[in-house]
Amino acid sequence: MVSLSRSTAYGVLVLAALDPQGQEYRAAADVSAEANIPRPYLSKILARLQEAGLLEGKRGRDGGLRLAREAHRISLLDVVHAIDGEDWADQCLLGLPGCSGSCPCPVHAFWSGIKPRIEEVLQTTSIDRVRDFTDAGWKMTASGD
Amino acid sequence: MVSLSRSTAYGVLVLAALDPQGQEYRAAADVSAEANIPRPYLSKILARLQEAGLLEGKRGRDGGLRLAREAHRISLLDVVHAIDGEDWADQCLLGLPGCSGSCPCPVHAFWSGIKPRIEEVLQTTSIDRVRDFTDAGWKMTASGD
DNA sequence: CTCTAAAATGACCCCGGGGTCAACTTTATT
DNA sequence: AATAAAGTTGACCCCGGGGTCATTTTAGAG
Repeated sequence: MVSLSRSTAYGVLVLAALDPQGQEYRAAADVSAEANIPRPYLSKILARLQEAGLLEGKRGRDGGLRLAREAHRISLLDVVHAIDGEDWADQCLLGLPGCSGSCPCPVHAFWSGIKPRIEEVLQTTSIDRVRDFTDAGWKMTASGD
Repeated sequence: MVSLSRSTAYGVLVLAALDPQGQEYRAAADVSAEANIPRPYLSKILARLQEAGLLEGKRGRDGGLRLAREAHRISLLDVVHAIDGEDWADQCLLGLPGCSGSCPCPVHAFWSGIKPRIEEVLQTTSIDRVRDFTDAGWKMTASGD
């Protein structure tokens, strides 16, 4: 299957559910409910987002989650890097070990052209774009297709 | 990680290792050695390739494997379908359940544009293109990058 | 008919991603 | 200090993809 990990998708939804200004805290339980993410699993994702400096968690009473910077300054690529890792697209499409720039497989050249375009879209699409989207009534459900 | 499955990559290598005319049989053990594919695992891949009508296996003495049709008439997309399945790219890049054409996520439009291009490249790249490539001295190794 | 070289088959193991649980730590309030 | 509300942490389970093994089936040759 050609797609990013589910965790990354969750990460995007989580960030999109927070105050785009990065000011107010919002309860994790709240986010969990809204984005339809299993609550305990959410924490794992939060950990990675915090490691990557995209998110701040405040413990204790009146604590919660908030963006580390404004939503329009966080890109989807930031999230991909934080969760799927920096090497999310190191391999070419066929993923043949031994395939590289110096020794390209038949689809390598094509992939070398496509990959930067995908990366660019992820780079230039920010979290608040997703926010607009979820605000428009979209809901993450199991049977969407 | 954004890539096709390893099995699909193996499938491509296997087909590329056979007689492009689809005439002569070649021993599976032979293919296994050349393509650096664990021999027992090879059989699983063979099964799917045969189901999909891309490959013929002949048992017994002097048996072996051969293409069901000429190499230039087998595309990478055929292999992807045979092994990863028809739905290898049903989901959009983020893979959000609930994201669809009628209710697109923010990267959906972009992905709808890219996906056909990927499919087209896979469709128009045939097995013998890969053959040329492996013949040129490329070898599947664990530490290629 | 039997021996043997080949592919095919089914059961099994391993590991990482996704998901769950129960404890723990922090901190504002009283 | 005690408490309650919050996030955090580590251990655990489940499942599918990748990979291995032993066995079975097939077909040519003597």
